[in-house]
Amino acid sequence: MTLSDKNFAFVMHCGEMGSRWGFNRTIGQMCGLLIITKEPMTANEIADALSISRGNVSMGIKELQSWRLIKVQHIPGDRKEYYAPAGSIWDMANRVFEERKKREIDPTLSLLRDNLLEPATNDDEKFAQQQMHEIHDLLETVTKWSSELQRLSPEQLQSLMKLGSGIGKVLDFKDKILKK
Amino acid sequence: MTLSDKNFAFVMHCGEMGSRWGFNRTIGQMCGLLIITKEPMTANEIADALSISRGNVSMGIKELQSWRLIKVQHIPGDRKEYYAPAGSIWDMANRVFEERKKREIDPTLSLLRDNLLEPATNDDEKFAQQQMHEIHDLLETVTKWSSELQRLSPEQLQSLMKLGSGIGKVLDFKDKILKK
DNA sequence: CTCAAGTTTCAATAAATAATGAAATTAATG
DNA sequence: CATTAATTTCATTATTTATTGAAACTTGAG
Repeated sequence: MTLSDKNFAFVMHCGEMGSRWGFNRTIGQMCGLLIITKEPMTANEIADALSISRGNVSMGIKELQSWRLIKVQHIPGDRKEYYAPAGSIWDMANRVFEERKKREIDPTLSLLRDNLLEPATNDDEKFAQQQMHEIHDLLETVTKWSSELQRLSPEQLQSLMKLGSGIGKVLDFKDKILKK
Repeated sequence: MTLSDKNFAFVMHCGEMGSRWGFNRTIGQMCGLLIITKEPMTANEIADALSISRGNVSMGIKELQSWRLIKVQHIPGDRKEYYAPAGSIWDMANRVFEERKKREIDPTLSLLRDNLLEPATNDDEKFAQQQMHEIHDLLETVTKWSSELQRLSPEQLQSLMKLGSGIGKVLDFKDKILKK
């Protein structure tokens, strides 16, 4: 199976973006490829489509699975494993977001908490702790919010997403109500 | 000037996280160092504190400036350039967020728009376009939201941040009002 | 204009990361 | 249980990315 020019361009772009999104070029390509391909693909098909080694595909699959972005499927009477995206685009975006939070925010939060437990022993440390405190609070707010978004029902999310510029108005509205 | 153990640990951690946050180890360290240091620092002081070459610092500064994370200051009668964070923690987080959006989302959005303008010429392309359409819509929503957040007043932001788990309730409330 | 302090650049080098492919492993089939 | 299709592993190699430091450049002061 060969990709059309347009689809190939998309897959290559996913590769370029791959490293920015948290994985590497090849894995970005694999992810893009599986997303735009209707039928599940075997590891060999992936290797062919992207002109990369079979071993590389195997490693990429492992990585994509650790991000919970792809799933394995079997076809009766066929020994091969078939790979497909593990959910909707929205699901996948959520996974990436979650995973990145885990890798980019959580470790820092943990370090900051430890650091802030011990009292500062001089002025330099005192100032540093003030700054760390701000970072800590910010990251904690982000964390709280992201878990909050996970908790919303799909309808609520829909509603929130469509809100757009309305968010300001809703906030003002809420404030008014609360003041009474 | 030497860093205390705790401050050193923080700076090193910023280094480890650096690559995840979009820049490299050294630049992460520089950023962390400038954040926890009360006084602006010269390039040489930075090089000393981190045990890296003067040239490396120069390149790091350029990069941090391109992210609009640091600013230059001058001390009268002193020829050297002094560097300091370009704003509050919140400002810096915003800059990183904005810059990452520019690097991670905007290029993809642009590619998808181009691709979706041309009609699909076969079934594979048709399916691919459906998927790309979903990605496009998702990214556009994210974009709209982030620019929306930028537009909110600091008080509204404060209010929104504190809302946390209340967001669901406010949404339900808003829906009820609108239905009437 | 000249000097010197300070900064930037960039070719060379070092370090980190990714990809290959052959060998080892696993697992379905008869 | 032997065969073989399929997958995984991992030492080696290739590629990419980061760092150094000397030379070039810039700029303020005399």
